Amino acid sequence: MSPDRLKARPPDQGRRAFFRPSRESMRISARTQYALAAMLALAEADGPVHAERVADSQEIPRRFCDNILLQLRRAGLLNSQRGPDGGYWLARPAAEISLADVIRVTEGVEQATRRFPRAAAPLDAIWERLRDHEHALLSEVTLADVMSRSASS
Amino acid sequence: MSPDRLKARPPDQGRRAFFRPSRESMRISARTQYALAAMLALAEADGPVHAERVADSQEIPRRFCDNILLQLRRAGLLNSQRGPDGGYWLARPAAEISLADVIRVTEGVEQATRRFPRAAAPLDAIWERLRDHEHALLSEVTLADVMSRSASS
DNA sequence: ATTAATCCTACTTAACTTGTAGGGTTAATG
DNA sequence: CATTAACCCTACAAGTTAAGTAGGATTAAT
Repeated sequence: MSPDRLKARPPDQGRRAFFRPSRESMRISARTQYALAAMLALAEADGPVHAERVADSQEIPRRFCDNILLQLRRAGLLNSQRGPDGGYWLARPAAEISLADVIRVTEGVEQATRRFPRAAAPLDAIWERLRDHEHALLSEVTLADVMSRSASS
Repeated sequence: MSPDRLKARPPDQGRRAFFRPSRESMRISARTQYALAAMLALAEADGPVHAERVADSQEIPRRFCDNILLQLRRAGLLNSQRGPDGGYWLARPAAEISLADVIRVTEGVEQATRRFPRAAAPLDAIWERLRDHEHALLSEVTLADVMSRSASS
């Protein structure tokens, strides 16, 4: 009797409770989303804004918001003042802060990427192309751009 | 005395032990890298190949490799045969399997993405553009392409 | 029957994410 | 100069995910 070879299963359709988009794409942490929301909130104001107000308006957990704003200040994107009537404001005009500037801060730096050997080595060039494109787009779009239109085109 | 406003710190240069590229980019799990390496290894062969040989040639931990190959078969990308002289082989020609096909399997599906409110809402359009571009590129490059050239251009 | 392969589920360990806790420091106000 | 409201800073904790491991069940060639 001929060997009973196991066939690849067809993709299992049906039996899916609700729509889940497949992903092979970038992951954006909540921290980064919060940071961008906070920066945009500050970009819309013209004076110092309390962390409390940023947290409320953007629906960011209060202490976590503190945490993130602090990180953004240390990174050079915000200035701050303490005491009553204190707050945070952008260190540069909104048109001079790109999304990449913000994301770089909250996503941090990655460990030296591991090198994959053999057959997979040529893939490095693909990853590089993806990274370059992503970086180009995120570097080119500023906070001011996001405020002025839904999406840069 | 005028308030001593806290200045944004300049980016801390120096005191960096070694080069760490900043990242705001796609994360590719080890599992996915292994899966792609395994698929490429199988694309280079013409008959069934043992999991052991795939693991060795691509430097994938043995049991983990089993695990991943199994997942790829279930997803419809591989066929297999058990017993001595068994092994795995591509379910379709290498020219008909895109990188996205493989990545979709190992990266799985994402939970419904959380919606961010207010000022950050317009960012959704940006993420979508990034995803679309990424998906387009990864869908267009096949295993055969990767084998035949360093990078598609 | 033996053996060599795939198949399958469950588990473990470490790292990362997402916050929270507990205060310290600064500055405006009366 | 006491009060108070803000930012500043470190550490910690719970939950989730990633990266494998473990132990065996099943299949097929000999």
